[in-house]
Amino acid sequence: MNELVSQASERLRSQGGRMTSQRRLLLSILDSLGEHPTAEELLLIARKQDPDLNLSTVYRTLRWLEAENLVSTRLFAEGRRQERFDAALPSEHHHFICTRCKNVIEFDTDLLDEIKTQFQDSSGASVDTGSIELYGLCPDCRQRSIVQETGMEVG
Amino acid sequence: MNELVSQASERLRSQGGRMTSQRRLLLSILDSLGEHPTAEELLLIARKQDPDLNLSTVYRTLRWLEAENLVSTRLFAEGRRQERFDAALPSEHHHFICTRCKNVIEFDTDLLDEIKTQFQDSSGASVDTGSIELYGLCPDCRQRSIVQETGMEVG
DNA sequence: ATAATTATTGCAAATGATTTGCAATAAGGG
DNA sequence: CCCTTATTGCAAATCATTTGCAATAATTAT
Ligand SMILES: [Mn+2]
Ligand SMILES: [Mn+2]
Ligand SMILES: [Zn+2]
Ligand SMILES: [Zn+2]
Repeated sequence: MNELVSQASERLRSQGGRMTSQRRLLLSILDSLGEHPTAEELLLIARKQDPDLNLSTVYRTLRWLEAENLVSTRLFAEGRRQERFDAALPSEHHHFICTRCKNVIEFDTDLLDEIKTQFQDSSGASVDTGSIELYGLCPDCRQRSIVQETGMEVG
Repeated sequence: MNELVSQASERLRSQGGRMTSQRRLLLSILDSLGEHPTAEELLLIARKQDPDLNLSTVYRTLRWLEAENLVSTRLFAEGRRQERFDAALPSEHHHFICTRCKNVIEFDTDLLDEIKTQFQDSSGASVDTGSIELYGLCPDCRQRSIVQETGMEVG
């Protein structure tokens, strides 16, 4: 049984909820999938194992996970205003989004703490969380655009 | 005539577009308003001067401004997935959002450049833009929550 | 000025994403 | 195995935004 499923089971138990086959399926997919699926994408994957699974169940499960802080919800500016769900358990990490191919690369930095402190000190607010999004060209797209513009390879 | 209006006029001229009364009104509001209105909020303000103005005109104007890089569009995670429009001309700045009262405070930092460089160097991507969102309690809400929990004032 | 051209508007209907009400189903405690 | 009621699937509703189209108005040419 994977991490998310057991985490969730525990919380369900403590709040009189029930671990259903639908939830178990969705949780196990979320746990193993190293991506940021939309609700639809998650549904499509899950339907390979449970063809009757319904989209509203997917949403209800995701919203519950969100409330339990077991997934975070992101709106990468990819044109759409469709939510993507990030099951990486509460490790604070950030995202680079390629403006050409929309690929997402996760990254980490310890400089955000400094920014938080900087802002707290200058404003009097108290900062809990923070997230950074970077936009640009991923290594592949960058390579391609250089080749296209100059005919040259890059080192 | 304010900055946004003249900027926009210029661009419209160069692309065979027309400066209409609706656009002039919306632009002047956006230019003076120091906030991040939604399309609806902007409509409500504008209707004080032009009661017949339509929401689709507001959206069309905002989308054009977006394409011209004269406004940026943000989706602060305030529960809603409604877009907010930021007319602050292309100065790169960031946002703190109070999780209690949803107030937004803008801030600046030079540490993001370091983060960009750090990521570029380690990944091989090229980063164009980036944005930071911080979440927590604004000074007022923080004050209130301390008073409420401890009965004490804070220095 | 006046007329001709066509970008832009207001309106209504369409779309895309997510949410909700409700009757039927199925966890899980006794 | 039975009960209670949390959860599901389905359909309809809602929210935010977009689109088609005929009417209108900003420019340009006369
Ligand atoms: Mn992630
Ligand atoms: Mn801003
Ligand atoms: Zn790419
Ligand atoms: Zn606040």
